Amino acid sequence: MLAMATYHHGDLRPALVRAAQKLLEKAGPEALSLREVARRAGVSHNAPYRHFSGREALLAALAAEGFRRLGEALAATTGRAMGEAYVRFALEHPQLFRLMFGGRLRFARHRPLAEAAAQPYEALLGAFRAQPAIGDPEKAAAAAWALVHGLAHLLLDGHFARQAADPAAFAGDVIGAVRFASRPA
Amino acid sequence: MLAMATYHHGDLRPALVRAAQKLLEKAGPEALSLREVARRAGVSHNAPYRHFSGREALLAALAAEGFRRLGEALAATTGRAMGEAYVRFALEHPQLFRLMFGGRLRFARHRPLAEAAAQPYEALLGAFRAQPAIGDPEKAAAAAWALVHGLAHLLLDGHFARQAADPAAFAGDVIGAVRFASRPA
DNA sequence: ACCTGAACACCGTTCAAGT
DNA sequence: ACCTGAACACCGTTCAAGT
Repeated sequence: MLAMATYHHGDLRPALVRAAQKLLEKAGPEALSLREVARRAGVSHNAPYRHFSGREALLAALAAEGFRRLGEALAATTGRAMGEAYVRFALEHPQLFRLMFGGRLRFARHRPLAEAAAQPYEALLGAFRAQPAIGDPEKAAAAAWALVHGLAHLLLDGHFARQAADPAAFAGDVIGAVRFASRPA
Repeated sequence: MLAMATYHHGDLRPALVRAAQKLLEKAGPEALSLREVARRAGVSHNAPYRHFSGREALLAALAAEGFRRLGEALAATTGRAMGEAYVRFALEHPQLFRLMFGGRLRFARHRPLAEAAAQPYEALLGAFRAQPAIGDPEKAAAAAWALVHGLAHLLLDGHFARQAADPAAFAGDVIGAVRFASRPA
């Protein structure tokens, strides 16, 4: 009996996270219900409360994981490829991206989330600091983040459907058309 | 009795819209419940279905009105002030902005919404076309939209809280630091 | 036409109880 | 510790019924 000493699950928490990740990409953040996650993990609707303080805490865990993965994807690239990697991440995980940037999560209430959420900007800032030609790397990094973030959002929402037959290529074009030439005046 | 010939409301639809607008800015799109809107308009939870096919249709009406107002705000400005007006709109109506760009509305299902949603890009495109120095106005307009849209979103979500003591001023700085110099190579 | 109350199948969250 | 079923106060939506 030692082999199944775990009570029904033993590792319920990761099982809940996996079920939630699948449900998230299928139904979106708004439709992700704790009860459905529990159902998919094979436990009662109320077992998740042993591992998460509530629905928002589970969503925060998913979002934090997303920020970590986005940070890694960016850190693996430089220059223009960084921007393209950012947009690609959004296009590949649309609902996760919406969860991360949907404005619904209270970052201040979930410290690991707040820490993970700072990674994309840090990665961009590091890249701009490595370019001595840039006068104000903080402003340039902010502008670059805003550009790729807006691109990702507008592409996901279909606002460039007419202009962008191939969203990733369109993103590359737009990114290439912009100069962050903020040398000190 | 002629004066109150209207059945309880007579103009229930605008009353619902007004109640919904107030509730939207207070609670956000996710928390906007049809039942609460009905309650605030003083009718049964189910009267709204006489005027809207469902919850999404009411949200679509609010969003369409928002796109129209945003389009007007942009059309009243030019150049850099356009971008600042865009960000200001988002900062002044955060929940409406989140509704408009939250990715939850199916634009294809609400034609007036789809038409209204095209206005911001049209306004930007017109402005860039009026500048002969710009080689590819479509790409430049897309880049400008992406920049200000990303700025608005990231500011609303608090991602620039450390950098931007004054969000509007920060937005102006970032916008000023970018060049959309996509002349034909 | 416009509005109502009852009903159905869902939620998130809490609580007392079981092993 | 971990999980359960019952309960509470909500939802969106549908339907038969009232004026």
